[in-house]
Amino acid sequence: MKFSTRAGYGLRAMVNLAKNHPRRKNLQEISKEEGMSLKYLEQLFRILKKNNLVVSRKGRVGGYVLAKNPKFIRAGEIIEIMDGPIAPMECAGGRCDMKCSCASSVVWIKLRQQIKKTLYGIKLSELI
Amino acid sequence: MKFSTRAGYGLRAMVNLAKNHPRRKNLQEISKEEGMSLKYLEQLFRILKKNNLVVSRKGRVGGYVLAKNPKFIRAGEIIEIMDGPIAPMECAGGRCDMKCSCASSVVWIKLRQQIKKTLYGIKLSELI
DNA sequence: AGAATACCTACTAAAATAGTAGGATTAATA
DNA sequence: TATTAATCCTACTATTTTAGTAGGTATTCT
Ligand code: FES
Ligand code: FES
Repeated sequence: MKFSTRAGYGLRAMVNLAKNHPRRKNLQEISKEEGMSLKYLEQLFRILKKNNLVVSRKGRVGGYVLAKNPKFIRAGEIIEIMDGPIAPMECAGGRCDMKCSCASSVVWIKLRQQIKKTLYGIKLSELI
Repeated sequence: MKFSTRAGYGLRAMVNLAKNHPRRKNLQEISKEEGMSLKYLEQLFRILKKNNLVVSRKGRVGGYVLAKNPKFIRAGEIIEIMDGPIAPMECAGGRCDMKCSCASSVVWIKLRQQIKKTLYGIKLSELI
């Protein structure tokens, strides 16, 4: 079981931005501070922006700011956006291909609830 | 975030065996009941056996039995064996390649604890 | 005009996953 | 002893996912 590194990078970048909130910051700085490829960061931030977690400004003094106060952003939001919906197994999503007796599906459903609870229980503001 | 189907299959197979406990059952039966490929099941059970979750008997009336009472087998055991150690991110395993400020690592560490707690909190006997 | 920034599309190399194929070994039974 | 039904073992392969690169466009400040 693993979350993608994309989720890890996304979370780190958001924490970085949160520390700077509500000032604007550009990707070169973040890239240097976090040791991540600039080009890759650009991709990640396009996703974050599309999902309204950040607001951007183009041009000479451009950069990104969090779209909301870090108090109102949950780790779970970021992670689900970067990694896709939390669903440890098909079962947990509702529809399951495997036609089984499926006593086992309760495991995945319960697990999913717990993961969501944990991840949405953490505010970005707690990570600064 | 996803667990491998291998973990799903493994869990289902173990639940199936648990229902039959403590009688022996062969893979053809399980294969038919669960709609899983026999050849694939053989592979999975080699792993389960290697990790002492099941005991086998070869030959004419061969098959598998759980190595212990379903009361003493945890969902977490099965899943970690089939899927590898639970570690949603490198951070959570202790060593992390990403050299970061790493406020974010607490997310992964907390999450890992919760997942383990949940999965080891479920006994195979509860899934029958 | 120039420079620095975000924005966009497409591609690729590497790793993980899921599963198949073919046979060897073991043990009960006829 | 021959047959048969089961576990056991090694190796391969096709597919998908992941992680990341490359090259170029659009915007805005100075
Ligand atoms: S419903 Fe998903 S394994 Fe049965
Ligand atoms: S320690 Fe893992 S991302 Fe920082």
